Amino acid sequence: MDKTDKPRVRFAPSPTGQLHIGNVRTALYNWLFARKTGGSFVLRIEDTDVERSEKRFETQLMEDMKWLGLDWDEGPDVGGPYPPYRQSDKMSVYRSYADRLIREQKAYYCFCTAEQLERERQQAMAEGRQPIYSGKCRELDRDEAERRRTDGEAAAIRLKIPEHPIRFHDIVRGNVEFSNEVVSDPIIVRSSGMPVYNYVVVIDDADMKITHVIRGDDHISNTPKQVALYEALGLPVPEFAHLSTILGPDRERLSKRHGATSVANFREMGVLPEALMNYLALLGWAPSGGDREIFPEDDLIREFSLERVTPAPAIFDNDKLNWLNRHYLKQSPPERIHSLAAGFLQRAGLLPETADQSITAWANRLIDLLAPYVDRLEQLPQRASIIFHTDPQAALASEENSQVFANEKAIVVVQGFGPRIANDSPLTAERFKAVTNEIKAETGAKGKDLFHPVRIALIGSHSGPDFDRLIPLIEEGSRLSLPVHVESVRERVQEFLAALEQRK
RNA sequence: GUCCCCGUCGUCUAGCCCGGCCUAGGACAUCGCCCUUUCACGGCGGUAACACGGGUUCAAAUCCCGUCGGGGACGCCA
Repeated sequence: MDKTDKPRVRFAPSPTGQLHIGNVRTALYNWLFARKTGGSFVLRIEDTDVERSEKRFETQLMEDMKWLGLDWDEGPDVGGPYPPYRQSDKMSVYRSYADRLIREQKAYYCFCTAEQLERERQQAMAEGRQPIYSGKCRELDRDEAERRRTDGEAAAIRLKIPEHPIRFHDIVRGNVEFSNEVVSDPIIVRSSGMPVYNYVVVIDDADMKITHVIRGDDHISNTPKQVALYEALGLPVPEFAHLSTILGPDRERLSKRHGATSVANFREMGVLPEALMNYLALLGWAPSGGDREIFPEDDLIREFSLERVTPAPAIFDNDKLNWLNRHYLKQSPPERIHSLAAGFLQRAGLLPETADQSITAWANRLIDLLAPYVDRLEQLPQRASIIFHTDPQAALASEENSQVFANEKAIVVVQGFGPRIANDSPLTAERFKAVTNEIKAETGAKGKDLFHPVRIALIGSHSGPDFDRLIPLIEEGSRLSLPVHVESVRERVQEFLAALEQRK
């Protein structure tokens, strides 16, 4: 098959803000479809909204997509056979198509003012009628319209919607039909001369030979207008696939008040791109059989099909994303996690900006120890507080911990450490274990009764990583010069005993 | 309000198009047990759904109609 026969899809965001997770899924499905079919994935920047579009958002957007691994075959930066890939560079094209539609009487000038239209709309709604444009200017005599325009009266251009129902095919939803009674003659060019989204999107998709329009279902009721435009222009109508909306837990459209919604948010939280992609792929699509969850990129490309996209809206589930992220965190090569995680610890002020080899080696062991405990890398500094921060008072203040020390034996256990480790320098994991066993024999405490008090004394919590790895890490950390001093085991025990004393 | 879309465990979903294999499968979450001289990880197991009402049929999650519920669109925004 020739390349020109292959599907061509596009992702067409407007650079008016951060890349939203819903748009990312749209981009992903487009990309998967293109990669699966050997087609082309086009990136087009929709910046006809001059007021809100900003260059920095465009730059960010492309960076976000690269981070996610969504590469495009054609776009404003790499070019392609159907330039330009930025709408603001294309105004004259839109203008000439509009002129042609006027000439062929498929579109007409509309002199109605915004206020007038708003009034009509309100009235229609109040009367329970379909709030569509009355078509008043449609019947205007051409010569008269021309005269009024030359007299300087502002006029928008409207497309004539045909007098029959408009049908189109949607891969996700099947055949969709709209009665022409419910669709207004859409404005395609504003009275300012600036073309409107619903119009340029069709021109662009047609110009770029887009074969499959895959987008959010908020566009579904725009589609009849666009189909009418394709037909007026005599251009082939593409296939559509409208993806359902992503909702928040309250079943409302996912938005900022639900928390993280942009790619940047997730990256900053320490979510891996492959976890995000895997999760989003599963949100609205499932493989046949539906019993597989882990999908590396290649498998996703192999298995993906638009026919299997579900039409129902989906609620974004952070727990499942976390689960996938934990999975990929564990799967990643340690070096990758080390460097990513180090960034989070640096920003939290726990590691120096530039670390020598001994610090880096230590930090890597710290990360290895703690990473299995987190959903997202951003939780690492918090987790690391067991190493960097000691606060015996606070530890004893907690309900759970004070219960442990309500038992006199718990106090005796910790006291047992004082003299035994006083001269040990450095304290090894082996020595620590030996001491613990001595205390076990002496006090008769074992299991939780033995380990809970010791843990609380050392890290402020009765649960945490294995002592065999924890002790050496604390001891070595205490001898490194770090932005935040790591207290040695001895210091911890002493301070804790002091706090216990004080409590009495 | 009108139009459009959607409706299987709490959540994502498989099954639906082509009725019987569905005693409705998987995953996340949750609960329990095991592992662990703590916890987490891991392993094993449990709870949990065809929105409702009518049809059609020997047989309906699957087909038809209605109701209810949710979302979206109705713009000289994208």
